[in-house]
Amino acid sequence: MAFGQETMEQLYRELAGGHHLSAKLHALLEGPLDGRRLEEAIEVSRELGRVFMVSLYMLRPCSDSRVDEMIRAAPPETTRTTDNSVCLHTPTKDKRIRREEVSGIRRGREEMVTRREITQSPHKDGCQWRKYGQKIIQNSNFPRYYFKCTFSRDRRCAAKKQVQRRDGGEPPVYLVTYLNEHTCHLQAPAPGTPTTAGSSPTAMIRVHSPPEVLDSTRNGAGLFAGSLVLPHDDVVGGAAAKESAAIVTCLATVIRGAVPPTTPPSSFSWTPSAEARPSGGGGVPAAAFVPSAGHSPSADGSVADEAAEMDCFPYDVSTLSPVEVAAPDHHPHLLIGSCDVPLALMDTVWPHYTHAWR
DNA sequence: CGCATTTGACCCAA
DNA sequence: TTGGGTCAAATGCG
Repeated sequence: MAFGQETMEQLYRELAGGHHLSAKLHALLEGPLDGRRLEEAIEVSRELGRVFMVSLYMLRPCSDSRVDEMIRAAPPETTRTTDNSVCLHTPTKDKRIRREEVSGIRRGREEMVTRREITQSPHKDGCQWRKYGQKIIQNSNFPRYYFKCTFSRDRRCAAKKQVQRRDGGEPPVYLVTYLNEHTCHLQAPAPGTPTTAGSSPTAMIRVHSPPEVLDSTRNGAGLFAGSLVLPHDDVVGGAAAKESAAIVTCLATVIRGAVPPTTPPSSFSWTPSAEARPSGGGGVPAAAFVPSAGHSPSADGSVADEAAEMDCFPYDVSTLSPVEVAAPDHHPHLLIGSCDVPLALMDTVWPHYTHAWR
């Protein structure tokens, strides 16, 4: 798909509509959820799913240079109306490494930029990060925050993340740079490593709090406050492909509004982790899980990547309106306390089931 | 008590 | 010398 002005405008309209829907859903969820409001909320969440899917589809063929260009050129207005991100997925070398390569100097570590995003929700990436520094950057009114994967030590995960608020108006827009791939899900904790929330045998990921908790002033306190722990797949091998399929299935389910079965397949059901417990940062709420079988949403897998691998885009590519798609055999669920929540609705209805957002 | 965050100091390349 | 990135002791929190 050509990424011309027209496509950009269409993408903008989609995302602006998505932002409007998001506000509407938020308003609905703040009040008492009687039958009518619940129905309306579900309808809005369906439409939100469609917006995400369409937007991801439109971004799918972006080359690195194209997205880099978007990141450089995109005014805050481009992302002002949405919580979605402009993503860069294919690895490119960090500027510093390029410099080193040119000059023949090589430091001990290699830093690979695996992804860049412009987003209003820099914390919403499903991964667990520990802040290790912040720096005032020249020509920027805002500091840059530095994060490492929580498992960087006990699992030697090299994944890092930098969050830089872009200068501009409200709402704040952040450039998030991901360095190195996560390897924490490939390794068991080092022997003798104390078992904690951050190093339990079952790696955990978090669904983070809403953007308003992000303190964009002098420090990053609260950036990850109010996190919710979800399971991270420990299974190596075909897990990524399975995750892709699961996420695509979830999105498709949201969009179609299919009703999940009351008994989810065991491979998708998660049970509360006995090891999950509050940790120092934002605390881990009661809803912490371990997978009962080898499957979970992608920890850091890009949803756009998942979408890009879709065999079936459930919309007419010319009108971007829904088309009929065969229903999947099963639908993932989450167990939250005693609630059996269809995973398909987790992204949009999550605040209804937990207090983790507040 | 153990964790994450804060923040000044340090390292290193330009 | 400067700026970006990282370290690590101090601190705060649950």
